[in-house]
Amino acid sequence: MTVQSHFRIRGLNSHSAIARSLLTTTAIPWNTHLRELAKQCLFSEALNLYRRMLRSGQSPNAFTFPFVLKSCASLSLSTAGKLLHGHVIKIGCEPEPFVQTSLISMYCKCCLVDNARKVFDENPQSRNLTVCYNALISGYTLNSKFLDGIVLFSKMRETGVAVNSVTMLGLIPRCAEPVYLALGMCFHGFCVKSGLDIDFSIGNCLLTMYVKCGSVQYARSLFDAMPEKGLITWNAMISGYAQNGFATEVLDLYREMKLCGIYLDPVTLVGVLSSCTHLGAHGVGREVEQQVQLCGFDSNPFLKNSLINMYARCGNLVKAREIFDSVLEKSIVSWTGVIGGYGVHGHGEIAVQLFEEMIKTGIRPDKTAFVSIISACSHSGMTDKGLEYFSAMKSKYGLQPGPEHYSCVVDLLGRAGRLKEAKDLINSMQVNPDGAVWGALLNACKIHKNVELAELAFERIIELEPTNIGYYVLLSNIYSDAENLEGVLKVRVMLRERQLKKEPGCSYVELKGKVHMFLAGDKTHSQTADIYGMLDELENSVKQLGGPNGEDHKRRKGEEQLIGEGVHSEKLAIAFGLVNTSPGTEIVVIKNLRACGDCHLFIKLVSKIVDRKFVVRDATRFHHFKDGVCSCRDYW
DNA sequence: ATAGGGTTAG
Repeated sequence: MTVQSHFRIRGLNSHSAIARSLLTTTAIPWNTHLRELAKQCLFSEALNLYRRMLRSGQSPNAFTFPFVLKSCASLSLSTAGKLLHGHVIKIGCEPEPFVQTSLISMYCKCCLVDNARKVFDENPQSRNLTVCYNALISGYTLNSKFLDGIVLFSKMRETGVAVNSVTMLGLIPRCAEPVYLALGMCFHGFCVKSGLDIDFSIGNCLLTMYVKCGSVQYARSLFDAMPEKGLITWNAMISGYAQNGFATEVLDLYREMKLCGIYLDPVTLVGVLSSCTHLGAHGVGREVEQQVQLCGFDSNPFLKNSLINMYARCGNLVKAREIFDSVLEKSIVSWTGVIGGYGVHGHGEIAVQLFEEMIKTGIRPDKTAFVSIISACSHSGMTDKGLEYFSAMKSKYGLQPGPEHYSCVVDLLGRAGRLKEAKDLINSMQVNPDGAVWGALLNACKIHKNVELAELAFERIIELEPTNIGYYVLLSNIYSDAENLEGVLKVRVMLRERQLKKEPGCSYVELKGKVHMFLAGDKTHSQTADIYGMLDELENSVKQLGGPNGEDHKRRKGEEQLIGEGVHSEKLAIAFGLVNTSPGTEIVVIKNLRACGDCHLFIKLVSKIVDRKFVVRDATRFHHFKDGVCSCRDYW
């Protein structure tokens, strides 16, 4: 076959630069090797090979450049990229559309969008090519120039250049935050109208966009409507649920996925583990660990960190530590996982020790690491140590504290009774405090029974989070403790005026790998009769005991005065646990809201008369109950 | 032999 006929078959112009450059057919073996390296993502090797090629006197041709430019792009080597652009011009293959597209893409990935634009503008024949538009659009959107990307998209449509699915794939992922949801939905509409929505990747992309915008229900309906679901589709839905806190849905979907016979990959299991962490589903977590080994993903660093985190949050610190120790290259995430685990379960000293060790190994703590260490100090009453870290964070590590740090420090000071300092700290904040910051103060006011400051904190809170029912309940409890009935009524009126309803309390217990959920007053569980029977029995025995200070566990607290409701969900969960476990075991209950005072006392008393350990995780902390004692020292 | 995109932890 002659060179000419070859080009006719490929549909290329035989007078083009390719035709000329292809006459140097000796470049072919080099190019083939380069392609292999680029395919395996061995980019620096590819660039080395290119250097060797030049040194050996072989001049590159048009087919050489896409591979080397891609390597530069992947490594973000802008200087080398510009140099290559020079070579392209010298060889004279700049007019070739695919060389141009590679150039545009390279410049975009090196954050030189203006250079990319210049290549685009200076070559009139390529300006009508979909691929060039696509490269530039995704370049704009990746460089936070979303608006320019949209403008280019409109221009594409005006000038009649064909839009394909890759165009949309450059635009849709950038709509993955709530402010752009409306725009994303327009793109979705466009895809449907132009028939692009049947594209597999577009579906995945839209799905991800919806979950990142928090529209989980919408994402689910899209998921259900997708005729063909691939691994990425399942993963996107699973991690979408996980990121939005829909933990039980994750486990259901994971089961369904396995039933459908879909192969799992590490991404799937990371999502599932994240939900186990949220749910405290220790047993399911262990199952996932077996799955990890079964699939041979043992060495995946993401998964190792997820496992550390899951075990640490579920209270299995031994196992968390074991995996942590087995990680050879411990990242900041691995460290933060164990530190947070020890902290949240009340072993502040160990958390501090580990934190210091981490710094010694040369890892610089980041913002999240400081959140875990400061809150670890707060859980263990190490007030001054916590303050020390807070100040080191700013002065020694130059990290600007965010509201999440301030809420930890306010909690730290507040629990120690240093309410005035806590309040002054909030007033001195550089960033705007969020609800959690004032909430920590409100919580401290409850512990130290300070109604006046509580009212002030509450005023700020409802400006920031007017619909967060938890704070109304907290204030009502403070009034109730102070026997201020007028205050309790005031809160009740506020709730009615704002038409707020209390978020239903719910608790989970995990048993034999299945998660059982109870709502307040729930009678839907298949063992309802046994559960309520057990509860009656417990209440009777507990009544005879009285509290440690002669308290009656049935005193009415503000929460129940505020909203009359059925049996609290954590009581149901505890009773369920007792029905289904044998003596000596540990029952772990997870509650979505804060544990109520009544239940806390009740569980404390129950732990005195039955041979079980109880762990209750509520919205703010862990409570470990055994033999009539709870690990939390400041509550009730 | 050639370019453009979607899922991962604290």
